[in-house]
Amino acid sequence: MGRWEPDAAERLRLAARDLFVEQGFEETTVAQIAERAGLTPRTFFRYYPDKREVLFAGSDQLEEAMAAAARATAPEATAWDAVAAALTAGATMIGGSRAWSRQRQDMLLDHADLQGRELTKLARLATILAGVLRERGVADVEAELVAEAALTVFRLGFAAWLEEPGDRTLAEVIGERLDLLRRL
Amino acid sequence: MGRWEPDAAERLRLAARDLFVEQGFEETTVAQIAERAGLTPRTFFRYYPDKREVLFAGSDQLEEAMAAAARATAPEATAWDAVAAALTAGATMIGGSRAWSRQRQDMLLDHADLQGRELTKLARLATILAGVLRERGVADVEAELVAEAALTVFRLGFAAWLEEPGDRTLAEVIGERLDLLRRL
DNA sequence: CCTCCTGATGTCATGGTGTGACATCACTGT
DNA sequence: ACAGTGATGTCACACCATGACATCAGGAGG
Repeated sequence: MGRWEPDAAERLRLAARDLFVEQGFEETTVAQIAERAGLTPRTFFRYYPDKREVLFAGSDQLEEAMAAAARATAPEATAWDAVAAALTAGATMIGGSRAWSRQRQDMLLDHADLQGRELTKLARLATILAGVLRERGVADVEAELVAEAALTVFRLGFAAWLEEPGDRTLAEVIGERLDLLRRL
Repeated sequence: MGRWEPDAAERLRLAARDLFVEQGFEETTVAQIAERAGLTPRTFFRYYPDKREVLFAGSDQLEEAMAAAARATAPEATAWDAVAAALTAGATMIGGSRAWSRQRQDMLLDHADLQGRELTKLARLATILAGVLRERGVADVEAELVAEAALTVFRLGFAAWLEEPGDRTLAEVIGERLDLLRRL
């Protein structure tokens, strides 16, 4: 079993990412992405439902990791503790490559479509976390509120972390904000 | 001065709304909207930057009303009180036609694009409210958190209100949730 | 009354997105 | 060798969105 050959989805993802960075999102066409990946446009749409989605590959793993972390907390932990664990897991998972995250964020910021898609993904994540909380016996409305509030903290903390010059870790920035919210 | 003639933007908006309800969002083409309004597709795009945007006409007024309400609170009121006032103002403004709101919400729910756009508008609103809070001397991070949390309450309360069979007012449902969050 | 200007709309042309239907080709098991 | 299966290509198409330019109605001012 030799070195790993990137499959089509991965080749497309990398080609797209590179082109987006080189030329911008709007300026890059699906045809270009496909060509760089050695494929046809038609094939691109077999792997990604649309051009934007290629920027959100891997969001499933993030969801699963965060949900798992929440589920893994002690049964007697509070709702806040459970979501805090999820946030930490998520922060660790994406807190690695700040450079790419910044480029990606810039793209999102000037394309309402992309920003909207990101927010939709986060809303989905909030729904999942709320489900985990309900499994643990938290009342419906409270579960929703806590999960959504946590994801808001995640989002704001992430944005702030991207702006920061220092080298604090993403988990730190988010943890700080979560504490602040709970004390408000 | 006779009866008011709806201008082009309004005719397009109504035509679009009707067609969306009749046939669904995807199934409705810009050409159909324009035709029903007695105009050309090209003209549609002179009034709305894209097909989705027609569902968000009037969001500016909502922003202004809510920001004004927050600004109008007593200077010694807390950040929570200020956003609560904004939420009430917003709830009053859109709490009228539940029927149309439900149809609109259904459309949003099965089109990620539309839902994303809605979330983007709300994020924008949160930013505006955070600005108002900062004007009142609230610290940056706290202003962001409170504003975003409030908008989350608004969104969740709105969704819950749409589901409810009873006849509680939107402002009540939202107020209840805001209290709950503050007590968490 | 005519003319000029301006704003709103129409016409035409075009590039890009996304999808259905069908063909092709490589690989796999038997 | 062969049939089946999955991945990819080819072709055709509808729709979205936008630039460039034409047209037309109505008001301002001579």
